[in-house]
Amino acid sequence: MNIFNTLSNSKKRLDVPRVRIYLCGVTVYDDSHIGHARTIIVFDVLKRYLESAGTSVELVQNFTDVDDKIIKRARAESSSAGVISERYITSYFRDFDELHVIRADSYPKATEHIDDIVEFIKILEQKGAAYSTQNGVYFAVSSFSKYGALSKKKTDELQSGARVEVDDSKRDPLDFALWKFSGDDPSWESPWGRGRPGWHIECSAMSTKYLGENFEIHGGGRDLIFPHHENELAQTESCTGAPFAKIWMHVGMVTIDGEKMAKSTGNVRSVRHVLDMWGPNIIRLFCISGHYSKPIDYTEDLLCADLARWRQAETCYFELLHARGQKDGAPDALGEMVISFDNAMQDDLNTHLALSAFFSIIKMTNQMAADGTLGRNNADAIKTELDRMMKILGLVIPEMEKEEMQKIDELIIQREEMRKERKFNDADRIRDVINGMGVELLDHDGRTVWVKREEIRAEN
RNA sequence: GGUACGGUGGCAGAACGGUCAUGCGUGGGCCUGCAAAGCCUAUACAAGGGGGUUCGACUCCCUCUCGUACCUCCA
Repeated sequence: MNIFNTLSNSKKRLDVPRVRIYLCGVTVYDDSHIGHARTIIVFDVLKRYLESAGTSVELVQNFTDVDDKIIKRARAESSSAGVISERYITSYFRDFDELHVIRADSYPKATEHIDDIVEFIKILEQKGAAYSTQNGVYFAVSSFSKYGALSKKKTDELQSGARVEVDDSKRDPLDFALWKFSGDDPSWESPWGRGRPGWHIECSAMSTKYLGENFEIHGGGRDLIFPHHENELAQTESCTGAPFAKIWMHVGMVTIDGEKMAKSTGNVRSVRHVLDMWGPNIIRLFCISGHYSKPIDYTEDLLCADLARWRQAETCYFELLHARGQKDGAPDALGEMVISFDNAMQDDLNTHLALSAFFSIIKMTNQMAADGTLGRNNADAIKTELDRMMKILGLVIPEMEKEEMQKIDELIIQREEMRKERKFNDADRIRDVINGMGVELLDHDGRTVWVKREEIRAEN
């Protein structure tokens, strides 16, 4: 498949049997929000798609568990950094398991790789790319000629635009910390003095440790391009002397009602909140409804549109389960739609177009169900394809208990008898009971199909 | 100020040098005992402004303009 590479500013072909991906995960100092969810869901879909196409994928996603914000929070709560990060790692997994995100192959933490980080800095020092001051150890940006290639920035412009107070002890304002001296919790001994790692170094040390020097995809949110990924790229290539990731893949930002998510203004939607409101399927649909590289706006209207589409998918799924039509033979159009789904995914993970194909299959199916041409063979052929797509997209129709399904079938038979006897009040009462179970009845010509509706709180 | 990305119908959002997807919404209809769901059908002056290239541009080029993001907190 092709994936857009931020570094080369062009799509790059990715045709290898094994794809190694390093995804910059979250800093665990607070609950995850919808922006994190989008990035992680996009990579989850990428992984699922590659694997469905027979590619083996190794996904490594870090937790940043040493950071000023964690320390600040720990102080505010008279707690420790370890307690804070453990708490939010736990809530991360709770949130993202519920979002149907398949677990990565490993989730390395900065605090568990201090030795690797120290080794990494040692090499940089030996190569003359790092130096110490009274505050810490710094990477010398001037030692890396390609600095700025990823973010398309020129070093002289960066300096003039710097908006942070300059640390005079650094040789160059652009230089960034590899190791910060500090005796506070958390801190570790190092050849240069007690302290903790800088932000970028953990990803360099851990990605190369787990995936090698030159792995296929390095990803994260667009906001990480500068400085995080630029700095990672500089220090890693300086250390290894080899090219770093082959493709840099960046996911666009999520805005809320047209504005940047900012904790300071309370303009944030946590994963917990959106899951409670909309459930996993609609959130996933929302996250992949536009192209991953572009920004997407979280608004109630858009989520409602995704809800409407999800309802159609549910209807289709149960129509397929109950298919009894007379005519049969797999519809020709199905093959074309499957091809356009795969073509869309192949072309830079164009989930928007892939969803178009997915929903055109659903529309076609509901059409056949409506005019009675959805036979068993048709249904099976369609269901096979739809199941495959849903698996790739991570959409899941909730499972039902056998007893519940039997109960529904019994009630429908009872209702049918009442209807035949034209006892509509009784029939409607049974329908109310069924509705109360979260099940909707679709009365077709002479037969009734039922649909289990996922309960969506936002709908009420 | 610099850099990047973008401005397509009421909203969202693709592709493409010539026929302007698709979804949501809205109007009408079908089905139904009623409803729901679903289907059918209609709807939309659609391309920020101005130049240019071309037989022909939403699609390529230039320019202006507006928006968003980033410029060491950030997914």
